[in-house]
Amino acid sequence: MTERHTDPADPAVVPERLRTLPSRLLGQAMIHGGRISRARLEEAGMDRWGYAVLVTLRDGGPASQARLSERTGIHRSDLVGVLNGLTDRAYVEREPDPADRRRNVVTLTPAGRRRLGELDRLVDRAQDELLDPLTQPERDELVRLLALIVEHHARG
Amino acid sequence: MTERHTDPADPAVVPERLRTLPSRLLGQAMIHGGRISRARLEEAGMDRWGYAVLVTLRDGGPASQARLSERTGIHRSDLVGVLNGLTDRAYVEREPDPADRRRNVVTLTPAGRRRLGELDRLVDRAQDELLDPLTQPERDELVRLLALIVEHHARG
DNA sequence: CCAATCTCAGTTAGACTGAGATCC
DNA sequence: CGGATCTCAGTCGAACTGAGATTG
Repeated sequence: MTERHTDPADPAVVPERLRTLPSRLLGQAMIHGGRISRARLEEAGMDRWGYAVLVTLRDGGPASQARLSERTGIHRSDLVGVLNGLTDRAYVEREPDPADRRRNVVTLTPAGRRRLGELDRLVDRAQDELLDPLTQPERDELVRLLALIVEHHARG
Repeated sequence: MTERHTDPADPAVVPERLRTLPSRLLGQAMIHGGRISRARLEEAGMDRWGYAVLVTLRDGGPASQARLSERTGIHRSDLVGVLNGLTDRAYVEREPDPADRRRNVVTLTPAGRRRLGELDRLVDRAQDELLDPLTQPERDELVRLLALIVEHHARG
């Protein structure tokens, strides 16, 4: 996970060399993406960590916290608090795994699944807002290129 | 400015919905870009803030700290320490502005300009490494799309 | 005994806030 | 006086570390 609450710079006054540096562009674009996604999810009283956990449970079924941590990128320590929030609102259940009682099995509840459907729409809206100046083919291409970069550096 | 020292997740185990989410891809790509750029600059005992200041001085000439803060995105408070480091190594000079003694005028020294030439090459290498899986046209397109996003959200 | 899991307390590094001192 | 500038001390939220308790 990552996130940072920073004011993005005004590109109009940033020197060309910095403004066109890919690593810096990624950072600036991420600031906007983070701000927009966070704002949309906050409308629903949710944060990006909670959303990531719900998505991961829907996609992969019930899982231990260690596996959820791997799949979401949320640190094992921070996951504890995220799950506390989700269990408080009955979006997930957390129970000891009968097969290995070191583990908890975290399960998506029907209420969590319904909630997730609404969150999906909010997140989609956030992406639309973020990518507003791009055409659909451009959006697809951006995702493709970013995925290439991320996947390339994940190995090694 | 932004930066975050996080371990990127392994995309192989991340659910499709998260893995292809533009806002998340930006974050993951930025983590790699930040890690690589930082590593390259550290070889030269520099950080990204110091580099941003030197570039901005070369591009726009001598400037006050307030203007440097605007152009680099470095917070006015943090700029103090960055300039202390750069003046210690005689890459910049910081003197009271005779025309308005509230201000400091920060100037790039010849030594700073020479140093910056070396740093440019290191930063270029970092970008190459980050964009390694992309062809040159793809790199250009990525920069173009990111710049569109950043510029769009900087207004308003 | 060693390794994995969950949890909690505490640390770290980065961005931000507020206020004081100085000057226009 | 209001407002800008530089500086410092302190705060805040996010990510991480380490260790204890439990179980395999």
